[in-house]
Amino acid sequence: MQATVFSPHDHTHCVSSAISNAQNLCVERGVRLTPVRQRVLELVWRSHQPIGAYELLAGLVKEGFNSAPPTVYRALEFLCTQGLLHKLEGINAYVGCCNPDTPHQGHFLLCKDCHQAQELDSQYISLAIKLSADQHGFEIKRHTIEIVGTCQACLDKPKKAGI
Amino acid sequence: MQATVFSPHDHTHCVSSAISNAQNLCVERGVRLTPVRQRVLELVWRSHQPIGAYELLAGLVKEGFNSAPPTVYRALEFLCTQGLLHKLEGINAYVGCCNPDTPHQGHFLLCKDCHQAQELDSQYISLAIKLSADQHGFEIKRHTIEIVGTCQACLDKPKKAGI
DNA sequence: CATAGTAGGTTATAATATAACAATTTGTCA
DNA sequence: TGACAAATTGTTATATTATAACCTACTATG
Repeated sequence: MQATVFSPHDHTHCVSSAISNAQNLCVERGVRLTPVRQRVLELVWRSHQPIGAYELLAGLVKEGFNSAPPTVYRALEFLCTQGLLHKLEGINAYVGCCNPDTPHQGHFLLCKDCHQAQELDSQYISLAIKLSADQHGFEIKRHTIEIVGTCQACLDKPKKAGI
Repeated sequence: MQATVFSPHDHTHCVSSAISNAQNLCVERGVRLTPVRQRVLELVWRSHQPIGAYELLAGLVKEGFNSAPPTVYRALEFLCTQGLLHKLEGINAYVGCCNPDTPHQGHFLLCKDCHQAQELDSQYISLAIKLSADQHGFEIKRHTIEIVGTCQACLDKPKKAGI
């Protein structure tokens, strides 16, 4: 079995490498990773779970940014467009993308116990979707896959009484 | 290519057969398809597109139901639980399920031009998802697949100038 | 340094969803 | 039948998520 967000790991490293990766990527692409945008990206990565817009807003304000909802939503839109984040439609929350260099659609396992999101990279899923769409003469623009359930780590945990 | 919601069809028939199917199903299961619930189901089916909660609410009120948001959300929850409707998370809207007898997850093609939703029934997609989850030792509870793009019919339409 | 384009600030409000409790209806069984 | 429990709906209020519209400030470039 492969390593996942569900297993223990040094998350500080995840954050800093995601940020420096994003910085390089934005320079390459000639787009601006402004302070607000970078801060939002950091807050998303720093969170151990998918995080919502208003929680991000609270984080910005706490750090002295003079922000309101549009600020956050604009930053999120930029970051999603650049492929640095994915939005989880089912829960209105955002997660960092593990591989923003290659534009792709997000496929996620969402654990309903620990609330972590594991991004998948499955050729089979993409292929199966492509085949189904082709059968209907349908031209795909983008797609969303969100799989809710229980991760290995939470399955292994002994159940607590009364929960 | 198979027949789809994207092709012309007698939608009145879809509605009435969906309702009578739902009635039978609820009797079999010993649950109550109350007037509000049936009306919501009809309104969803009657719509040629996925339809949102507040639009349904307007429909109910227009027909003399003395309803507020909770009424609609409760009816929608019941209908989704019974597998009579699917919710499209990406657009906060609901569509009738074509095959409520067999409980299953919704897989959809969503046309961004005509806004119609075609439910898919692909073994390959389900299998690919199952495989990916197994690789991570993940136990699936439910999943959402929403494929946005352009349907055959809209691809065939001549493009209008200025649009 | 003028200026066009981009990003962010600000205020207001739209759109989506739920909490909490009361009233009513339905099913059940003594 | 009538009384009670359970399920459903009504009602009011409010929480949560998202965007419109307009203004200000910054940035890059000639």
